[in-house]
Amino acid sequence: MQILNEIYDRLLKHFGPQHWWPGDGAFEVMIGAILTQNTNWTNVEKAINNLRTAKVLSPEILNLIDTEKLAQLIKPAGYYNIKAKRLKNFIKWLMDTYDGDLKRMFKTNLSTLREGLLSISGIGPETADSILLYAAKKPSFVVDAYTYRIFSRHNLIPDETTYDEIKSFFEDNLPDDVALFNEYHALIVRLGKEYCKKSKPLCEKCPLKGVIVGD
DNA sequence: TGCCAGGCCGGGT
DNA sequence: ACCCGGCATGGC
Repeated sequence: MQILNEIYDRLLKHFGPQHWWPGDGAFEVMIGAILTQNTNWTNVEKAINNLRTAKVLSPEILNLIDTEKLAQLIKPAGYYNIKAKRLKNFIKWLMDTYDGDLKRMFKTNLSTLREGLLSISGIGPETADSILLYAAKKPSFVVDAYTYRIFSRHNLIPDETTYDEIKSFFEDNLPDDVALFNEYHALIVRLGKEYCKKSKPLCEKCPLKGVIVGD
């Protein structure tokens, strides 16, 4: 679909590459994906720094650390009690299923791995897709609140569109390209943060102005 | 100051 | 099958 390409080109030109999760290891990316649920990324960075300083950023150690201590370390990320449980659930699954071996985990085919992730309590569609795309480098498009808000606000999708429908909208109309999916989602988040906030029903100087017909 | 942030679960209807 | 309250810190 041409409109998706045009939106991407416009956003990339306007914001430049977003460099999401480039240097962090895959394991840290997955931890970050869980910690960032409904939470500002700067808060997540503080939590990850705590984990790094405490030298607990490995599947083996996190599997053994008690949930209470983990909760204290990730406190800046908010929802720390529930997120500590979610991290433990994920780590236990990783140990039980792949013996904590990321290489083995990432060798699993996309749909099987997605089902596995979704079976974990605390990992929903966005977190699963973030892990698949940004850690496992698989072509799974990530949808989030910004994606929905921006595209529905511009009348590109109906209000009642579900997560999986929006995901398919992108995947069915874009080439199966990990780097493209990576950058596209990051650009949508950037656009949402700066121009499509909840409290502002109209995005006055939206960079997409003129791209969408009748908008 | 109140609102918002890169969601998800579980219980109630 | 939806709907909604709860979860919580930090920045503007």
